[in-house]
Amino acid sequence: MVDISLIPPHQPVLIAGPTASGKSALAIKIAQHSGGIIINADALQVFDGWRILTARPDDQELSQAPHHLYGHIPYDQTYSVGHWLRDVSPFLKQDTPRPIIVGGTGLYFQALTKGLAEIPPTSPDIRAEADARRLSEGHQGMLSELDPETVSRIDGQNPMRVQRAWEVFRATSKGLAMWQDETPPPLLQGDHCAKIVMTADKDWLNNRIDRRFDSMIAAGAMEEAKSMLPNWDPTRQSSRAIGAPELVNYLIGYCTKAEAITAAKIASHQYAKRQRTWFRSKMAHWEPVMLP
RNA sequence: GCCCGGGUAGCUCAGGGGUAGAGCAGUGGAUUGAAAAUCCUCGUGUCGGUGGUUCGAUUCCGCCCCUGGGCA
Repeated sequence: MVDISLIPPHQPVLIAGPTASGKSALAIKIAQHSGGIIINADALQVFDGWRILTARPDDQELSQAPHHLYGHIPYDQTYSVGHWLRDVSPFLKQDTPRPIIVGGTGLYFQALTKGLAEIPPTSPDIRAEADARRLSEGHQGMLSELDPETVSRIDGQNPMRVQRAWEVFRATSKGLAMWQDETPPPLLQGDHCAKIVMTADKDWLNNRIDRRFDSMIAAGAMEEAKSMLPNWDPTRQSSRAIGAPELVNYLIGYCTKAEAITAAKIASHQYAKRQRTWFRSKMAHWEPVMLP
């Protein structure tokens, strides 16, 4: 267990951890103990709507420390690591309070501490063109239109990765690999931060995930789903909140409530497993907080 | 009690005389603007029990047990 009193008060803090591991509470503890502002590093908590289901901090938690980048994006908009980096950067200036960055999105931490290629945005038109292309010739076909260096670097079996590379090439006439080679230095030097990763026993965490989902239901997650239903669009990014499609399926009669709850819990277990894999391989040198 | 189905991987089920295979769940892994996304890898289990037929039975036959339905 990390002793939070050992963390220098002016040092930026990074807290990564799987879903339901209690990282938000730790962030608040640190902020209260030695000051700082809490910044979200979670890809779904940036959206408004689905507050309960994405476990965004409630009013009581918000009152205990300053919080930023939570629910600041309308639920019908798109968002990405690039947006997030641009959103965090003002909080990392010299004269700002010490940042305490918490979240479960490994990619965000990586972009923050290792850098992210500065690729110009690809337009929605190109996305649409790529979607059509993937339908007509498949991602394997798109792969053959890319430069060899990019092809050797990406997972050719992963449609999303291939499509991303294709979109970049289409939009900039330059291969993804070249862009990556020009990646600028990171916003934050990992060496100068306190880096903490919540490391939870698998069974303990799964059990906690289950109990937390039950309490989300008790706290009104179903009502939240009902209120989102009239504007439901499964293709939106915010619609990927774990549990959202499941609860909607119940509300429109595709399954029972019990089935929806079980499916949501399983999806959370699977997500936690992916997070564990990421943290194990990319945050091996971070300070672990062993749970329970 | 009788008749007809079933009893095969954690779950749902397929198969079939030469000791078995899918989906889901689970495992391990990947991860540079969709990342709570997306993708890759991994399948030995007394094939309900017990006798028999056979060179050989999980597969055929008998009996028993469990289970779903029908008739009484």
